Amino acid sequence: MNPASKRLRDRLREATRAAILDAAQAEFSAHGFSSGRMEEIARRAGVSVGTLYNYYEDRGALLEALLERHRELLLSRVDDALAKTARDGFEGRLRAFVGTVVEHFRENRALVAVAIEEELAGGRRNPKKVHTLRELSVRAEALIAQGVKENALRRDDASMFPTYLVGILRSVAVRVLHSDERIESDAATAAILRFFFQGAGKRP
Amino acid sequence: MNPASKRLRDRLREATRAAILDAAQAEFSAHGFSSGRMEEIARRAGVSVGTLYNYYEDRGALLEALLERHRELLLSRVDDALAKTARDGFEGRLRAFVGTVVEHFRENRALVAVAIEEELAGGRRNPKKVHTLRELSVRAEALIAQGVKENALRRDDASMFPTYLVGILRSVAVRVLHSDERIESDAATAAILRFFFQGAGKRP
Amino acid sequence: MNPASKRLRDRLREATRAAILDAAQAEFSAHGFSSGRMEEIARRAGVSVGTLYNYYEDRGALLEALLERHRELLLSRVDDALAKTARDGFEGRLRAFVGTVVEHFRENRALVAVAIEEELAGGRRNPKKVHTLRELSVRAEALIAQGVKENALRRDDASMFPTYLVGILRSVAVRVLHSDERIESDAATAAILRFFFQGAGKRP
Amino acid sequence: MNPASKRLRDRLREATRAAILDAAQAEFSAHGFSSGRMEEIARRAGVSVGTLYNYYEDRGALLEALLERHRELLLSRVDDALAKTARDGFEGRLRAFVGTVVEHFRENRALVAVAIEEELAGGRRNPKKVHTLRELSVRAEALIAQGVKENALRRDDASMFPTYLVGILRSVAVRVLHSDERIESDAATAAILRFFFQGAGKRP
DNA sequence: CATGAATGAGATTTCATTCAT
DNA sequence: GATGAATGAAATCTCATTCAT
Repeated sequence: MNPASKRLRDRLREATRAAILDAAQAEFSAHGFSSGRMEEIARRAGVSVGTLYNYYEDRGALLEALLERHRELLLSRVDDALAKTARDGFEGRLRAFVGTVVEHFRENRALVAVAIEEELAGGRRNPKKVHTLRELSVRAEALIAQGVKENALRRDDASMFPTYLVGILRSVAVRVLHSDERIESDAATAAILRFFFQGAGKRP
Repeated sequence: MNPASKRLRDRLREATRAAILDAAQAEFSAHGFSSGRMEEIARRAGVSVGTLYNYYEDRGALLEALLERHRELLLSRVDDALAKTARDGFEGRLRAFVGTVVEHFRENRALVAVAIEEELAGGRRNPKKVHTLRELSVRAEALIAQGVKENALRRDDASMFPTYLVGILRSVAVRVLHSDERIESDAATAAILRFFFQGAGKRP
Repeated sequence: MNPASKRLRDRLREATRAAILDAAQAEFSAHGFSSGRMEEIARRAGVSVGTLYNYYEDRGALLEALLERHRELLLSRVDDALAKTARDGFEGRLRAFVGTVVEHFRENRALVAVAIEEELAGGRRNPKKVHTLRELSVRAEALIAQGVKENALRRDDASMFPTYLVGILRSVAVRVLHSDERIESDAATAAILRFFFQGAGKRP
Repeated sequence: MNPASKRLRDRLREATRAAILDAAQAEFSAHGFSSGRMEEIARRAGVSVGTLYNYYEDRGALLEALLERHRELLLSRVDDALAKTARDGFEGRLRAFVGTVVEHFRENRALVAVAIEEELAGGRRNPKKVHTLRELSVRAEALIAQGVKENALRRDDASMFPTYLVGILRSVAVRVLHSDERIESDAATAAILRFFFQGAGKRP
């Protein structure tokens, strides 16, 4: 085959693959992972069921790919934000981190729910699997280590701070998920930062 | 029928009902909600599948009942703890609240995961449904209102504190769920309280 | 449950199981193993597809059971014939053996074809599996060992005689399978015996 | 188009056709006829699936061609052997016949199994089809007719001798197929001939 | 002609639910 | 009320075949 038509075919393949992932995202977001149907995904993607299986081994692999795409999107945004603020002090970087995550959750409400659902179920099947939240925790840990080093954070309890932080982020996401509240990202971010640094207590 | 045998029969019914819920809890904890099977629940309960349907309308109703039992157990513990400390100051009551929740999560790891999974899915189907976490948030809200009134908490952002608090609790629970760490309830509770009041920042 | 209705239920179960095997036999005989369809088997048995799976793990297990029933039928007939002639000389016992096998093949033409087909495929998958023809060979070997001991058979080449004998039997069966000839069992048996003892050559 | 490039193209076509048949032989030998897959055949042949369909109408035609090639190979060998011994006596010709068949079976174990499998299935679909074993029987019949004419064979039962002979040959082949025994062609041939002429019985 | 992505009919299998005993 | 065999709708997955490039 000549190189031109090979490249064309490759582009078409990538387009189809993306269409399938988009369709899977729509279907699983609408019905959850356990209820999303392959036939419906095919219909949404404008392909036949067989085609789904040309691109993904089986239903599980499709979900896997979907979550991975989502995970990579989130993490690349987070990593970008961290890279851009690489020279900043801890507070600025934390603000960038929290802001990015909150914004991402706001934009991807439904898929976040699927990810959480599947990561719970996946945890039962295969506890070793990469979890988005776990990856997020890794970033949070590094960040918090910087905060400790800068003397911006308490040293005691520091090992739990990433867990607290991710919990707060997730909780905010879920609150948004189940309510009709439209979250305002910047305000939400600022409030989270205040809470993280000062807690809920009054200054003495 | 005489009242005595009526009472006996009622007791038997209740025993069966409880056995079924226990079996459902074991099955769903082991396989997750979407994969738990009715036949297996019957086997675990020592009854036939038909009997499940004599006690519960369908699979959904059984799960509903299971989650409700779980929710009521948690909430009654929490409410007990709050009632016992009704006359105490905010900090003491918050300590009782957090301690109770942490201890409950520690004891019911697997079921908590199922509850979260189903509440996510349920949220898609019927957004009005009572959620354990939401009910917990209601308690947290009342408690925090007390804290605000006592001037123990900042007034600004106070509407988000329940969300943050519940997020932290859940995150600690999940961390325990997926790691092999054995959590030590009292220490965990103390650290959470420190974080809640003072945040992660250094005192100036 | 009371014992009477338990026994009744057991009888019904056995009847259903037999009906399913009969239906599978009909379907696989008509279309061969690889083309026989589960739905059609269910239809022939007068049950639903689901019921097939209540009795047999999967398609393969159903075929397995069918072949086993067939194998046991043949072997029990053969063993009966051998037992009844236990005190007879070699020739009489061989006559009984050959006669029984020829008669069985005549009666079960189509199923024999399925058995042969599956035993070939099964040999690829799992070379350890019991084969009807192999079991038959075991009987033939024992019989021929008796013949050798009685000085009725040549000692040299004796290790191949069972193979030759079973080959002849099978070949006769297949000839019958593919032709419209109606075989006459007794004559066929007598001819096989003559050939087995004297070969095709003229007496000098 | 000039004749030279036409011939070249024809040679290429034939090479591709042979590569496809070789690939089909490998695939069907490995997985049996009913499980061999077109895509895998294409991969083994180093062509695309589409190309398979340029050379053969469909899957059935490809198998047909494969079996025919195999049949022709066997029969041409047999016919060669018979032609070379055209002037010899019956025993020599029979020896040539048996020796050729045994050697061929030894060399083509897996394919012989496929042929048997398909001929059984084919027999169900289209009882008129040419069968390798039947063709072999035809040669055996002619040969045996010569033997009868030469007074080397008994006249009674002679109509069954071809069936017996082919059965013996096949049985020896299958024995080799399923065991790890390496057969020694000449010894095997000699033993078969002894059995065919004299049977298993002791000379009086 | 060759290619290989797309097709979709068709098969297997699962399992919540029903209902005769 | 309890039982558990039967049901059958629904879902997943396979793979021979087609056809635009």
